[in-house]
Amino acid sequence: MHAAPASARNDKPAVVAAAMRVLADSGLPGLSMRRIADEVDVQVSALYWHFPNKQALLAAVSAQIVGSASEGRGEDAAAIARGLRNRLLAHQDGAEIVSSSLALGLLELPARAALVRAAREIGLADAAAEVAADTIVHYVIGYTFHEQQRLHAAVVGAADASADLAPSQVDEPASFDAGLAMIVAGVRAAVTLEV
Amino acid sequence: MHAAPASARNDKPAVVAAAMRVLADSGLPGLSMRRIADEVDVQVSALYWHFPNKQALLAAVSAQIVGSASEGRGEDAAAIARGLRNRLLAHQDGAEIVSSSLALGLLELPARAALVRAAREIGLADAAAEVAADTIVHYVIGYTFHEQQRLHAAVVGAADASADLAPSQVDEPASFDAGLAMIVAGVRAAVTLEV
DNA sequence: ACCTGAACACCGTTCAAGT
DNA sequence: ACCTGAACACCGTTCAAGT
Repeated sequence: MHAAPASARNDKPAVVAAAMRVLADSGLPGLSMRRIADEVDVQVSALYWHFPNKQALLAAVSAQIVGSASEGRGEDAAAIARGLRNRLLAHQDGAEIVSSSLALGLLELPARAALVRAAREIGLADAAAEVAADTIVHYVIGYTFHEQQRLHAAVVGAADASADLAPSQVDEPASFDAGLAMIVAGVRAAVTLEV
Repeated sequence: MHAAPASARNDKPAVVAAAMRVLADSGLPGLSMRRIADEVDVQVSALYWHFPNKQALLAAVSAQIVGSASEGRGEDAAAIARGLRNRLLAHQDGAEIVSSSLALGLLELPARAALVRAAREIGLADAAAEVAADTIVHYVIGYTFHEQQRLHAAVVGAADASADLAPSQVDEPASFDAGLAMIVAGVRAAVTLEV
């Protein structure tokens, strides 16, 4: 009801947007309160008017990364898992940031709710559907976290050896899908055992 | 061949042991180079004679946490997974420390090799056995990481609400085993598909 | 071979005070 | 409602120098 005075300079979304920009070109190690404050053109202490602490700010960044729900009506579990993975991969250190916000209970994952629905549609009972969703979420985040940290290590290590960063690795997306397929097969097996 | 002079005061194992002690009573947030140096009764800079940087020291701590191989001959995948989980749970923030060392390629996981062997014994081909092992490892570490960070958050949050930290949660070990069972079922399904 | 002392370039958070 | 300025109590890492 109160009109915002013109003197109001920034709000939470503006701070989060600045944080996203810092993340994009410096990654999580560069995502300090001081760098974010610089990006907003404000003193560090001003950030604490908008957020109680850094973890709360990171939770808002995480929410931006994982996006809102409502997309992909009626997708199957594998498609939902790949969607989550792609969102995490779209941001530097995305898996690590989301993992920490999630563990601290500061973030709700739309993909988890979608996975629970998908598992129920396949025929799992409520409790089993939640276990299935959590299992898949842990796999996706764990796998992508690992992958992104290795990417980061490769960038750092690139200064050392002048070569050796060639595509000699086992191809990532293929083994992600293979592991995911195993879990999904296990989830389907849980249906037959239950019914 | 050279006898060590009596003036040698500390070696790598002594530093790692000190780090384990700091970890035990302060957790990962308290595990700073200065705290470790204090525990060894040495200046911080002395640690850099033994280890090139903090991550290398943490990798040595990780190796201690996950232990050496040779235990559990002929265990099945689920038993190996539970063994890894128990080792991680035995140390504060064990999953996070190990996860990071692993992702940086600074740690070899005996449990992974054991899982590969177990998967091959069940009848999986080499490539599939490695995918199965990685999938299980990601699940165990992701699940335990999440669980341990929630434990930590509960301790911190205990100062806020005077109650509410009661055993009202869904029981952890049961849902860990349930998720693990789903993955193992999926691994077994991969055998039938392959053969 | 192992360590000291001192510095460099950072951190997150708090708090009185301003507008 | 939103921000400044200054401080507090920390970080990891480097490096010349000692024994």
